[in-house]
Amino acid sequence: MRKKTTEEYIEIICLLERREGRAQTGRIADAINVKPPSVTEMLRKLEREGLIVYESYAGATLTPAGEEMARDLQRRHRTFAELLELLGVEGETAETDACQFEHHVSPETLERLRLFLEFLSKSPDGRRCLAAFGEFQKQER
Amino acid sequence: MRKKTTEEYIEIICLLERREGRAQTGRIADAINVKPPSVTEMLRKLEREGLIVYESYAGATLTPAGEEMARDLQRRHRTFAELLELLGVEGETAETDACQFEHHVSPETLERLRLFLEFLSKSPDGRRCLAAFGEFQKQER
DNA sequence: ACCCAGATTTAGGCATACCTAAAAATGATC
DNA sequence: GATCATTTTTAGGTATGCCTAAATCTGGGT
Repeated sequence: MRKKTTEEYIEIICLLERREGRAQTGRIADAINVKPPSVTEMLRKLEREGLIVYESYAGATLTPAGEEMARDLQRRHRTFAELLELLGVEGETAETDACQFEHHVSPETLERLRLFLEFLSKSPDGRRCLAAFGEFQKQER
Repeated sequence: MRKKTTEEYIEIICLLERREGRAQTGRIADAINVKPPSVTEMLRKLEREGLIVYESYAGATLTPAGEEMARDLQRRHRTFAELLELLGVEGETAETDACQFEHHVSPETLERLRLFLEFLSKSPDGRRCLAAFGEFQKQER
């Protein structure tokens, strides 16, 4: 299995904190498909980096820096997920691809994509464009 | 520095083979910003995987499987690069982001993006759409 | 044919993120 | 408050991809 990045851990911790009040080792392990000892190790690392507070046997809590990172990740994730959905990528696939892209996008590209999304969904021209793309796809089939 | 993937090595080897007739250890090392011994090691791995033929002291040559992978990567790269350029992402950034995305895109999303690109650049509706997006951006500024 | 500069490989290490098995802590139940 | 099932951590190991320093190969110039 692939190596997990700091960002993936931060995302899961954020999710668990919201859903369950706290982020326990075992729950994190299940979520990212890794064994608990690996999580313990990573949590220490994340704490050294100032992204979480880690309490032995209790779990992790995001610091302000960690929350900042989590918010940023969510923004990036939503941007890609929405874009892919608009372009007709099937839900599950759009999700998993967004999960990949979110970790690799530059601020500039992100900004441009957000603008494009805004255009597509909010402006009349944009909506017309999406409709036209829908037609275009049918013809290609 | 980040770890280099099989795909990055294959891309560079392909490029060097075209540009210089062959892919030597040192040239590869320079291209991906790694020291020569690391390249030797990876070349052996790539050979075990059947992607290249590796001749000691001479360099690497793509096998048919390796060429296949290189072609596929190029297709993916071009798709993202073109899309980002169309959306107005500055050239250098579009390039480096495409370099990231190309390694993480699913076939389905790729296909959809290609279709969308085709729509944007080839159909009248698509070109109108791009023009409208251009206007939209100006207003946002 | 020999020598030498430059390129490449060998040898030996380091860091990271993962693993399993065993030990320790926790907290729910009696 | 002792017991025990569950969770977590500790201890020790593996694989990967990178590094430096030292040895080795190669090809051009004489």
